[in-house]
Amino acid sequence: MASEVPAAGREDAIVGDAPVTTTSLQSGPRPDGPGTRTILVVDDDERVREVVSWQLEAEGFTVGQAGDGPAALQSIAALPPDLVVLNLSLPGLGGLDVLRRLRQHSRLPVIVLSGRNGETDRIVGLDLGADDYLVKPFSPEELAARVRSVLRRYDPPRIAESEERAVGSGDTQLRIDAGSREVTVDGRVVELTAKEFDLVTFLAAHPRLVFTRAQLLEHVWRSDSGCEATVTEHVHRLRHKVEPNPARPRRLLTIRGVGYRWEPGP
Amino acid sequence: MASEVPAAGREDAIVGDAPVTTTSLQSGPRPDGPGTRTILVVDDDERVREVVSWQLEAEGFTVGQAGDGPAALQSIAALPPDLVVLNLSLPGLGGLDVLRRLRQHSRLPVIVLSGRNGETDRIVGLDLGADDYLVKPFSPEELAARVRSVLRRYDPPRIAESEERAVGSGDTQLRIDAGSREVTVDGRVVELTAKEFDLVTFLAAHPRLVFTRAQLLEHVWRSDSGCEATVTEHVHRLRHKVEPNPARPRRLLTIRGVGYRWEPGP
DNA sequence: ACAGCTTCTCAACAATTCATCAACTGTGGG
DNA sequence: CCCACAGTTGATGAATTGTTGAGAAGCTGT
Repeated sequence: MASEVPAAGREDAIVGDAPVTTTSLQSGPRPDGPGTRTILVVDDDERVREVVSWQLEAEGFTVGQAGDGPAALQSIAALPPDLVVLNLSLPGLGGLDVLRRLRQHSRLPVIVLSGRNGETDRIVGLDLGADDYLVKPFSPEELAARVRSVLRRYDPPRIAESEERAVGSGDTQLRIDAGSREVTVDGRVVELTAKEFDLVTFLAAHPRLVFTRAQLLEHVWRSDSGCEATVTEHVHRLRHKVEPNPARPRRLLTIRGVGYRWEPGP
Repeated sequence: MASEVPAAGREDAIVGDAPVTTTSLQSGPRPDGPGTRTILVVDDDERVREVVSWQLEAEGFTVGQAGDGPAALQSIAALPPDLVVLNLSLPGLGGLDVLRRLRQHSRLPVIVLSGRNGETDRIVGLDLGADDYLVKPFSPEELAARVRSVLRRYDPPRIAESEERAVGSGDTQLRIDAGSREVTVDGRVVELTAKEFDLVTFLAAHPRLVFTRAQLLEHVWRSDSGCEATVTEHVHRLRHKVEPNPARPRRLLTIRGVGYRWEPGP
């Protein structure tokens, strides 16, 4: 684990060869109204940044751009946005490093853009802790939808106005606090056992990615021997604690013939 | 962590060992207007490069050339083009290796030129992930058409102007996300069974290549015994989920007397 | 160290979904 | 017009997942 940090010092060396081709977030006092959110788009491809920014701005967001990892970190330090859209495969300081660095002292929402379709395996090993995940090529509308979704999930105001959850109608709010190892559903704390917590944490840290039972045994149980039925069974009990209707899972989905997948909230 | 990132950093090393025998993409600041796209043509035959370049330039593209694999990789690293036209049978570092190397950290669109018509079998084993595929001899116009087609598919801007998809009239956008095993048609998620997903993924990974039912049984079902009617039947149900009009397939085409072929989008 | 508790594991069974294949129908090419 | 091949449909069985319970293993507090 110690081996994850030292890259910090090398940052400048790595970056030196990359010209900063970046528009940073507008500085000065934030002129936005109370409802306006700022998004930072990090991608080395300028066209991608432009298209994405255009779409997000059209939806009323304030958008900043960064062309590489260091620029992104600097931008975030200077004026933290409400959400970051981060391409994983950046040249130089990779997107994964940026994310890891970020996660060391912040819970800033991040949506990850993955270049290759089969990149799953590389992503899996690292507990990256992204809030959502998108494979290129994607449509700007889809990204915008995800942005809205993540922000909605993260928005504290939402809790205040969610009085009418009476009938158990629709949305369920689910929060995972890794620090206190507490999981909250609809404002109520649910008691999870150690394994249950590890499982839900792992899955939620890799939203939308499908894992086989064997993979879950490997990453959550950290054992190569072990009965796959155990995974099934834990999923079962987890659903009873976390899903509004365990018979019709909305978060912890079964992918028949493959395994399970975590679906981030609406 | 040092071991996780290096893919990006090693790029130069990989490229460095190869003598540059190549006209590389023009360097310096890109002088193109916003609409201009750059294509890299990789072929060991200079005449082919010339003819293809001539045609593409006539259509308004900026074209770079590379005569072998290493040169191609270097060129791409130095100034990534918008699309690569890649001959599979390069001397030395083969085209397949180039493609594989490329795919390790990028989703750059690639059109593959295959020398022999019967090369299918060699291609099939490796999931090369090309975006389109052309058999020599081909007409330059045909290649140009394919280039335009692939770029159109990949271009995010396309989405901005496609407001009038209302009536489900013409173009259907189809996306396959291997990570979440989700297939999206026209923005709607369609539920596929495991086999259906495997089948469509395999076919789409080898655009335009015709496969017999036996080949599909071998590669998708991974069995040598098995009734070919099963393939037919799965194609049938797949069409109903994926094709706008299953009676007149636009993607999953029947090649009478042979088998099936996947046609990449318009 | 031990008792009492919780949690994990695994096997057995039930329920569901899906793949398969065969028989039939439709269609296009010669 | 005929024949071969592809499309369509439905019944059946196999495979996968959900569910439950009982025993094993691990903790905690005394």
